[in-house]
Amino acid sequence: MTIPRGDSYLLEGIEMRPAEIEETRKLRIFDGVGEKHLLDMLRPAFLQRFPAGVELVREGDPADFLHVVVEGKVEVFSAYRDRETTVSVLGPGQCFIMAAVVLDRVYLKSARSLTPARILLLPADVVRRVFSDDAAFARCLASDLAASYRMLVKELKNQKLRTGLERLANWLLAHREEMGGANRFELPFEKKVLASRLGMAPEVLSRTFASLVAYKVKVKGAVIEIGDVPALTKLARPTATIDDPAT
Amino acid sequence: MTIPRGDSYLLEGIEMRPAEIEETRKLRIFDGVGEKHLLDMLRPAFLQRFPAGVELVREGDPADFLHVVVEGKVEVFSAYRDRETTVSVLGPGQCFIMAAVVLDRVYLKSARSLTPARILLLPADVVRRVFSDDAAFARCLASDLAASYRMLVKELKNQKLRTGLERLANWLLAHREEMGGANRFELPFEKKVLASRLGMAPEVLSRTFASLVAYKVKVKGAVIEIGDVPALTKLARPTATIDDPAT
DNA sequence: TTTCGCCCTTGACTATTGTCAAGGGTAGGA
DNA sequence: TCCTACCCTTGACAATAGTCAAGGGCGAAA
Repeated sequence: MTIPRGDSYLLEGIEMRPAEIEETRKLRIFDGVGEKHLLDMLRPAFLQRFPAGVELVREGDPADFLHVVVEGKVEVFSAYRDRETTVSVLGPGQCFIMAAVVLDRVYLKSARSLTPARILLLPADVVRRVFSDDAAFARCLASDLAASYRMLVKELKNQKLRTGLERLANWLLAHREEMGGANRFELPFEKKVLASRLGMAPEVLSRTFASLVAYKVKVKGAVIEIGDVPALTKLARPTATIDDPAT
Repeated sequence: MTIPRGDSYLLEGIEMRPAEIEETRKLRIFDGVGEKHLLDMLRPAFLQRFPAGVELVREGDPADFLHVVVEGKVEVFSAYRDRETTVSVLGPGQCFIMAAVVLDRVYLKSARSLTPARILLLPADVVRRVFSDDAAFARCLASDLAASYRMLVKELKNQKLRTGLERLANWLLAHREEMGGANRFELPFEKKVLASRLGMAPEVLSRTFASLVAYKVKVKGAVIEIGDVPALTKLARPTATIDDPAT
């Protein structure tokens, strides 16, 4: 299967219908933004559908659009030499490449749809204009950027201070929490992607999972069962300033 | 020598004199901020001197002050278990823990003075108030946060996509550029700190430097001489989306 | 239903990085 | 001036992570 570039889809993009505008206006980043400015941004926006596996954004390209995931999953990644690493996996309500849009710079990361997805595309120049004109929006962006910054600091610490085993153990605990505390859950994406997110080769992830059986972690396909949370926690040693999303 | 906590110095802090206010008002983060609001922030601020080796901020503490380095060098670092890693080393004009101040959260990183230093301390509540009241300041913070975010993305990519040798080679080239392109320069801080910044043990840095003699990099104490820039560049393979500070 | 491709796993090996220990050099304090 | 800490280096070894190759299994498409 050939992977189509996002561009071809963009060209077919259509403007949003009133119902769609209603649906998207309550996204977190628009909190407190004036009616007029909100419409200024949404009117020229596209709500675009993409199949799975499409490259939405390419590292090094100028930032044309602020992207907001409305539906589906998006992998944000970066390549260097023959290597590639995934920086994050985003779901509905999350937006990406805000920093590049605000500063009118080039994208630092690429993005592809992991599943069929609906993405809201806000033209960058309009976003920047509203950023200049609407103080509430500027504050929204600042808060959002601050939160993203903190997430990234945590991720950097996760990478520099932990081994692969520790990263996996902590990821499992964090994801369990996200899933409402169930001790049995399905992986939200392929193991290959998880490996890249955790900063290891897929083969290494396999082996690391294997070494977690000693801590009663069972893996059957995409289904994980955590048999002994205290034991896994003792291994993982989660810490608020890395693992607590609320901190 | 006993390392004093920052707090004891804070208590001795004095308010700024008019001349000092003049000196600090032209810092980048205050660009375009209204006269009144600027004074609102500077009046209750402290311009504080610290000796080398003082812990200025401790990871996990609530964010009391926005810190701006006026003079000296500050190491921003984080600890986990018995490990420690330095996230960045800041110089005059740079400020730290902005995100924590804006969001009224806990510090994610610690900071210590690497040299005797003068730090401008802006009470967090005042900063947040001006952030709410002054649109220009909000935009300044947003831009600054966006720039910091992008730096951090680059750093994460640097860590996840490169080996220690590549990180050192690229760091040397970047620092050479920063020094105006001289092929002979002094390290701006101890090798121990550089190792931690690059994400490796000090012993490993020593060995990595040793393996760079093959590329005509000579090390004598803190003095580095890069004998063959093209050769080192070929090894390092710098890329705009990781290494170019302007990108 | 069958086929094909890709994901995942495992073995064997290599490369990279960290740890422990020892010793030389150097700067600041007594 | 000497002494003492600490930084840096090096050797030897251990742990961690990546690569290459092979094969099983599962799911999407014909």
